[in-house]
Amino acid sequence: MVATVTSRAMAAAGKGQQTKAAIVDAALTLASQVGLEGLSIGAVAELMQMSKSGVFAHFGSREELQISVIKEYHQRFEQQVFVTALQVPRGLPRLRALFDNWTHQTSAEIDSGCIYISGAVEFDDRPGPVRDALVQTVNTWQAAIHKAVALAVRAGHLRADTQPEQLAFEIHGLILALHYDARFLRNPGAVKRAKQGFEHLMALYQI
Amino acid sequence: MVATVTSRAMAAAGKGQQTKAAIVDAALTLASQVGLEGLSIGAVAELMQMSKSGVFAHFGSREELQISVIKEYHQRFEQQVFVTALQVPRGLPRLRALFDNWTHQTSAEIDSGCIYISGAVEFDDRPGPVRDALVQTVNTWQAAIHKAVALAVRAGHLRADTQPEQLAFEIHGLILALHYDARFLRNPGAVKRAKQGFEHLMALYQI
DNA sequence: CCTAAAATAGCACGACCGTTCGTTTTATTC
DNA sequence: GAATAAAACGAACGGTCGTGCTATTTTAGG
Repeated sequence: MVATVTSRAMAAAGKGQQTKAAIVDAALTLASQVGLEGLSIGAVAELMQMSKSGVFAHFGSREELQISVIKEYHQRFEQQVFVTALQVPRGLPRLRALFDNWTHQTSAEIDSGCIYISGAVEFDDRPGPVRDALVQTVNTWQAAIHKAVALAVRAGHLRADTQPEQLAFEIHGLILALHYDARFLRNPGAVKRAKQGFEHLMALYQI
Repeated sequence: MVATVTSRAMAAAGKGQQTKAAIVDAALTLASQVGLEGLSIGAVAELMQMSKSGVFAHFGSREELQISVIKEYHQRFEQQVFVTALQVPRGLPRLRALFDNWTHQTSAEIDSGCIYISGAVEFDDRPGPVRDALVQTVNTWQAAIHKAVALAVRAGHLRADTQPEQLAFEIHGLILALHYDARFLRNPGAVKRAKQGFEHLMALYQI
């Protein structure tokens, strides 16, 4: 049984679009474990119970498959972390929800890492369309955090002289340390550390 | 066929030890750019202007080469970041020197990443001796930070209720964010962000 | 039901990988 | 300088990889 096709806009889509979506889904699962660079068409084909060339034909190149995975991850990440937080009132509550969702997303699946993090390491020195797609996606996400912080400042929930980029940097650091300790070092107390770090920041920026 | 066994194999460092050290040096340079997983014997051989098998013979396996690289990196890192800081009085001054050295080490070579960071991503899900060596090395380093923080607490430079692991976690986050922003996103302001983040932490833990 | 188009399979190529093995060169010791 | 040990080489093997090319199967529309 193949992995369930995600409910995407595939209403009038032909069978090709469906299997393509299923392939991206499988590839994302795989890339979360072995990284974008470790992603191989053969492994995806085996997981899909298809031939290598059958998988290949949908993308035309491995890079295109990698980019498709990045876009899919971006969509899911945005939905799971960002869109959900929009239901919370803007300002500090939303910023807190954002961090909670982010923490949850990072720690929930210990056996599937964050592509934004693994991809950053893999493509920090490797120019090309894959890196470009990754950078653009990350920039979009970081801009969203900046905005959320700025909203909290404007709402009077954080000190007026708060630099959004600085706080976003520090928050990002907490997430990265969480990912490092939880996924690599297998330290069970990492989530608690990240949450307490966030409280520290909030105390600092509210004085 | 002499009866008097005079195995001087382990006497003064022969030529073999020299070239082996040179190979490890080249391999470390390479691994800093393409990661431990991207490290190939062929590439090292080309850089050394040696044959693949000539390089291979010194280690017996690629994993052993990777482990040698890790140990070499550990030694240099320890020397550059840790030993240097020991000349500064213990407590807050030393902790600050530690962070400065660490920041400098992380940001100095923008075109050669930190193996502790790239290795963590590459081996978070890949069991084996290479991962073990990496984990052990990182643990050693983190223990050193804990100790430095604890010394600062005992010296009265930081709040008495400071949790060394928590502060070390937050400091580690700043370094990771610095590495991410500087090396992947190529953001020139990352160093300043990290330094300011450290000052924030110091203010927080000194109240 | 039939047919054009889309989707998938099968196969092969060239490149690179780690590793093995026998040989040759270089270094050390008597 | 000869004898011996260490070091480096070169070729080859089995493997995986991405990618083309050519059939074959499956799907969709009249």
